[in-house]
Amino acid sequence: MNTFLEILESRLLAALTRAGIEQPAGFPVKVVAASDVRHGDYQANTAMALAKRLKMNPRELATQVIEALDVDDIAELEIAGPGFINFRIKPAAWSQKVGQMINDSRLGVGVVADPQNIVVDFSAPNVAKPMHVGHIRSTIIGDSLSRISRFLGHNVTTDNHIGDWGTQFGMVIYGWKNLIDIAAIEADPLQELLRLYRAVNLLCKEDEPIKDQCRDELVKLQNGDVENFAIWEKCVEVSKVGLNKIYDRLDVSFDHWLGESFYNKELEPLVKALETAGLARESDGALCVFSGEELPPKQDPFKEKRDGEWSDFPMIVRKGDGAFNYATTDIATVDYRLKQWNADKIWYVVDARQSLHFQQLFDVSKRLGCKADLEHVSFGTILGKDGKPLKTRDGDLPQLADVLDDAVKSARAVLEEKSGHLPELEKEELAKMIGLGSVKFTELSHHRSSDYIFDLEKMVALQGDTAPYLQYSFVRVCAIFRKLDEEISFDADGIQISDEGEINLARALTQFGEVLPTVLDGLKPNILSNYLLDLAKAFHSFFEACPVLKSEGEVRKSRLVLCELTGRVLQQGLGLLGIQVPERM
RNA sequence: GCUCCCUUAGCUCAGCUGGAUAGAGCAACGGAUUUCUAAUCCGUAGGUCACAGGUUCGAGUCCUGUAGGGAGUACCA
Repeated sequence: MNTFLEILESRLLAALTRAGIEQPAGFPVKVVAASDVRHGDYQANTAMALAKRLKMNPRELATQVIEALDVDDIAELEIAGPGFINFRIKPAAWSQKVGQMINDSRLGVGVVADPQNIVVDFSAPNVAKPMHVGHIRSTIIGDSLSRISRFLGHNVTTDNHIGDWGTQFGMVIYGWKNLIDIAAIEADPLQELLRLYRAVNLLCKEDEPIKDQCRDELVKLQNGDVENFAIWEKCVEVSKVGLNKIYDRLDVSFDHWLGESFYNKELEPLVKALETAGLARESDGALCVFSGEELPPKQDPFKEKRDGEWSDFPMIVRKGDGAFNYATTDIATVDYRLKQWNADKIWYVVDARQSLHFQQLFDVSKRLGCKADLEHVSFGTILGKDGKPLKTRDGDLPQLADVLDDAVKSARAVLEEKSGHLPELEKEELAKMIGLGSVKFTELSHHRSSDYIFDLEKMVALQGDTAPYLQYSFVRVCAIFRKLDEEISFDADGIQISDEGEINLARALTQFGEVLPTVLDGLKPNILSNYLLDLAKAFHSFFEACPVLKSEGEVRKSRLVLCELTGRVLQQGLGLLGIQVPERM
């Protein structure tokens, strides 16, 4: 089933041909949703742009176009302003489209013509430390982009590239050997690991010799020391259990958990190969990759301006002490993903502060022959109420688990107030759905590249542009069908869309298939979030203005179909954001 | 110093790759419930899109500059 957008675009293209109007190569012939419904439902601005290129009068050109334009079956046409071509969809066409949609399990969303193998790298917490609130962005954005890409027909592989081999293990092992509380590690391993990490971190800041000992423990681990390796394995094991608890609550899952340690064996040969290929050479005791000298210095991630001169800014792939770092692992990881998963695209859902690292990584990978499209899906920083970034190493960040608890608790309180009569068990489930939904929706309704202030009260606010507003729309749909005492067949027969409220809702519904694919244009889930808010608003207005059960005949049936579709689109759309819908609340 | 990002209503934010009179939510004010769940709806008010130039039929959006804020800047990830 084609969207109105697709239909109108192809008709427009045909009209240009028929009218003998030549388009310059690569000239976009586009129809877009009207900026204001007063002008219609769709608009084409091509005539104005085209007139400029062809040095014609735009209104005259628009007139020629609409004379050749055949859309009589679906829309009315007008030329407005300097040369806008406006389309107003006819009621019969709305009815027909809604009828098609009710018979379409994909709700009007097409499948991409050229499915890609997409690897999504997201979440990637460090082990031996519980996730804190800062991990929320990568986890939730990455999860929803994965779900959306999959639904659109791409072949998606999700990979949790956990930090299970970093420098922090020197400290953790030192702590394990010297400060461990056996009872605590059995009772709550993750909290005890965190305590150890914090304690040692503190000691290191004050005490140089302890810092050296930590480094020694790390070197021993990396050289295969049996005792340290066993401690490491234990740490990773209990950490994964803790991480999975959070992922279960968030309904997030991964196809793979290939962390840093997975690539250990590849690093030595990789670095050798880099040297042999002439890509890496020694500098100040470290082995470094330098610029490929193919870009102007300003765009070259391996150049930096110091004292007015462009000088080298290399990527270190082996440190002076012989150890490898995350750059090395990341290069190996790209290689693995290309070879094992035949990746066409790799998306790194990682904080914007690492953009320089990714520029270098992508450049090196290209030089190593990587043809895939590598993209840093960067996002802004979560700030404290003082407007400064929440630091990741100060140990004072709210833990993610606590934030989720608070969100659920706050949803529970509102539930008690508004729906105290519901059974205990159901209220508990609802509080989870609403609380976690709120946290996710807060994240996904912001533009990902902007910073935002972490404000729990706002996050779990249950009015306005929030998850509960959307969930409540679904509840209202369900309420109607609960009261409906006869069987209804959802088919296209006799659907009539005519009232303003019905048309507004039908318009919002049919836009689902037009909007969803555009999420992947900029990898921005907030486009879907905003769409769902628009849909919910249209539904609530419809709900107030158009009685469903009290209407009769074709009107009643049409309205029931609109309600059913609203429910399905809300459930599908929210599902793609990882948010569940309740039947009552 | 250099590179990149940000600045839109009192507050929090959208703005679909250059379109028509710049939109939501919160807060404020006024209305709607014998009617399918009022966690809702309808309305009022609120703007020099940081500032100054430029590009053109047309700029919140593109280019240049200025001011303010943030991030990054070789052995952390």
